[in-house]
Amino acid sequence: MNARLEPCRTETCRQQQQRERILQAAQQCFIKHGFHAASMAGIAETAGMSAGLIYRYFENKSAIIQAIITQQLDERRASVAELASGHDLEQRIIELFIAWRDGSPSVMNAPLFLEIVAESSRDAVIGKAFDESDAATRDAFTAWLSQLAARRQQPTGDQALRVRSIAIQAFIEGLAIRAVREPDIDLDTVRRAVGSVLAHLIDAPAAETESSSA
Amino acid sequence: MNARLEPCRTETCRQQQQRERILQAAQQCFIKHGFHAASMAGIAETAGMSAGLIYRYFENKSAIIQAIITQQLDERRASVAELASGHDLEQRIIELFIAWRDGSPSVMNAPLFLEIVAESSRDAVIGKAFDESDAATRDAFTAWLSQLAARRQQPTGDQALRVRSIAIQAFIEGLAIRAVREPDIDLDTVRRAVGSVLAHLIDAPAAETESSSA
Amino acid sequence: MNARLEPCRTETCRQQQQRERILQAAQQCFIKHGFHAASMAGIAETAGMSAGLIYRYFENKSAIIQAIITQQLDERRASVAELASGHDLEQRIIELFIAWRDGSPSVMNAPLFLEIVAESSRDAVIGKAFDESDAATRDAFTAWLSQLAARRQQPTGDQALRVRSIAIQAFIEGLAIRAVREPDIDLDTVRRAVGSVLAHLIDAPAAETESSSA
Amino acid sequence: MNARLEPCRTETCRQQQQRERILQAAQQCFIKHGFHAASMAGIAETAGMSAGLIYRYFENKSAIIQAIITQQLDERRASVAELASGHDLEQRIIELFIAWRDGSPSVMNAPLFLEIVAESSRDAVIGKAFDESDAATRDAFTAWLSQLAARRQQPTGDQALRVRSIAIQAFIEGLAIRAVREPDIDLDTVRRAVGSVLAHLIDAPAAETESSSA
DNA sequence: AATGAATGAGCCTTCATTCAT
DNA sequence: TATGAATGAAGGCTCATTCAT
Repeated sequence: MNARLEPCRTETCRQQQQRERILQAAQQCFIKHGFHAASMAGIAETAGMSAGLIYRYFENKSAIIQAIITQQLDERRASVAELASGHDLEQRIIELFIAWRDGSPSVMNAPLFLEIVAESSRDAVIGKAFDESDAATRDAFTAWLSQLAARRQQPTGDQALRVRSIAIQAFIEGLAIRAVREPDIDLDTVRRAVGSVLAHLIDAPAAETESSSA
Repeated sequence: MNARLEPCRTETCRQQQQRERILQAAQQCFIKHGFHAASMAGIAETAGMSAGLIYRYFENKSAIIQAIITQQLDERRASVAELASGHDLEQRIIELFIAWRDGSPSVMNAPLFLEIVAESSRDAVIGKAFDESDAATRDAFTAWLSQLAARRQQPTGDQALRVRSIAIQAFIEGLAIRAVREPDIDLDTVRRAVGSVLAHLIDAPAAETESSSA
Repeated sequence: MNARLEPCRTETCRQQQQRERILQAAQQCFIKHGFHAASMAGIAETAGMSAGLIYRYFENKSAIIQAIITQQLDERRASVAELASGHDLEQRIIELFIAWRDGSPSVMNAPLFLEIVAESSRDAVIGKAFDESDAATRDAFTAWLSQLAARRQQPTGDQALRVRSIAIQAFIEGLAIRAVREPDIDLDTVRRAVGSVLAHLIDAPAAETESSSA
Repeated sequence: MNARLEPCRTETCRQQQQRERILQAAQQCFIKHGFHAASMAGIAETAGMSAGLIYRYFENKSAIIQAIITQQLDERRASVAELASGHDLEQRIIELFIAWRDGSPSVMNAPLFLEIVAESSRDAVIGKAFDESDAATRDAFTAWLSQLAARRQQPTGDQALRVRSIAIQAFIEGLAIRAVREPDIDLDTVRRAVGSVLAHLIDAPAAETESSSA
């Protein structure tokens, strides 16, 4: 209808905007009450529309939950990609911690993430989606560690890379829990904790993690 | 309450037994369906009693949830105490990972724990209980690290202990997430990941974690 | 309304065309789902127009139902008129049975008819419309029977004609039910059933039906 | 609990009583509004209980509809069995007509029956149940006609019996429609109509219906 | 004339909770 | 103490209807 590129008025775009609006409201509600406790009425009110209208854009409450989960997992992937994109991993992790602590939008939300993990052990569909996301996340980690090792001329075996990936991933995900639980912690403490863990995992020669230390 | 080994017949004791029975059933249901999705009817059936009877022992579904959360947090405290009780932390962490992966009873349940963390960011009462549990858990960690440092004659400052506690706690909690997400991972990989993280955190001289590594 | 064959372009005519289009779609939907289960959205889609537009031509879903009912009753009247128009009633009844069985359009639809009868016992307006249609139908039957009797020089009293009309009508309407219930019945069986009933009702002298046979 | 045979207090019995109460209310509502238009709230109110309680006894609204349909079809079968049980078929049909006209309970309800027929052409489950009921009904008719013919020493072929069964069934079902449509008709007229149809179908020698009358 | 986005009432259903027994 | 029948308050969802465009 409107060929100019300024305000988006296409049919498709309108649909997208509404979906976005609903998803934002839903995310807010899910964060506030959890997936099950959040009500469609609440989501509708938050989105500033009637409950019935939501069903023009989503088949189900379940479909909304799925969309939010997909979104969250995608954001996690993006975060990891960004983590691994440059130097100063430590600083980036701190920023992630702050985002989790403050509940920044556009970053995977920590309580929501934890609920998704819990739900993934119950719902097969969520479990599958999470499996794929986990695989992609793992790959991003290992690829980055591999590049890093290459740059430092410390050739590292696949197994060692995998071990380090898991270690880093577990630690970072643990930080998500801490961000929820200790929003008032001073950042310098966190920074040193991150540093102390990364120091060994990244700087150490491959040999150290190659053999079991048991 | 009743230290004698004879069959307990006191009123109070009977109450306790019934409460226990309900709580066990509730935990089962909560693990299976989550706090909100689990129904009182389901809990009653699992406990082998009528739905109405539960209300003689608990005021609310909410009260049951609170009790379960308290229980879980206590078990976490116990786990940490046990972790820190002896040598070979690595082996104990592996055992914890296995327990989480297999959903062993009598150990803090991983999905439930994650849901509790999420819920703690919504419900003030749960948040407070969790705060106290976190403090106790932290103290247990630092006390143990302190003893360890003393034994190794590596006197370590309070701040450094705190930093290490947080690092270890985050890593271990992150492993709870991984246990849920990757139940099929081979344990040797986990063992090496644990080893690689602990190596630096425990063996390193205090100095390294005393100053920010940024 | 417009007897000329040129394309009709009057406002009124356009209205009529749209109404017709809607009614056809509605009838399709009503046959498929029943009056209450059919949705305005479905009717709109079937008619190839938007849901809102329907309300320019019909005040209500109820109004559409009324219109369809009127149409169906008119078609019934037409069918009866045709039945009674010539010789070989038996053959015409068979054709009606086939039309019902196959759900031919342009003939009163059997399941719809049954639903209308049921509805006529609930809705006063429908009841009234049906009463009038019944009266007209009855008149058509009696008129035809009267002619037939006259042609055969078997003068018959009004009461006897009424009795025969009812008998025939009941039998034919019962065949509508059978057409719905036994679409796979072989037509020869039906033909003989029709024949056996008509034989006595039409060929018999008036006397036999004049007095109660109890 | 109560061994005496007087008031029924068995668990099973209580359940049965409640189911009965619900079914009666449901039937009332279905007759009044039709299957789809009747609401669970209305049924509950009619039954004098809360809506939620109904779900202790029926899984679904659909299950209630199924139960009512089964009941109706069973009652139809019973009616046919009774019709064919003795002499004076005419009188029995009149009584059936009266029952339909007056909506007597404990007899297949006419409008409901018509709606069931209509629905049987849409819902596969209902269709199947109806098929079986139709088969049984047909058998009852033919068996009875066969006995009748034997008693009168008018040996009749299977085909002829089948033809007469269909004819009678169609006529009687048509009377159900007439009972709904013409509740004020005088019974003598109906009696004579019934007589005129039965006269030929029952009294006539087999030969007449054996060959097609076309 | 035509669209389809939007509403809101109402439906079916579930479930925590109560209470008579 | 124990039951489970019963309630009532939501909750998710549908759909006839309206209205801005």
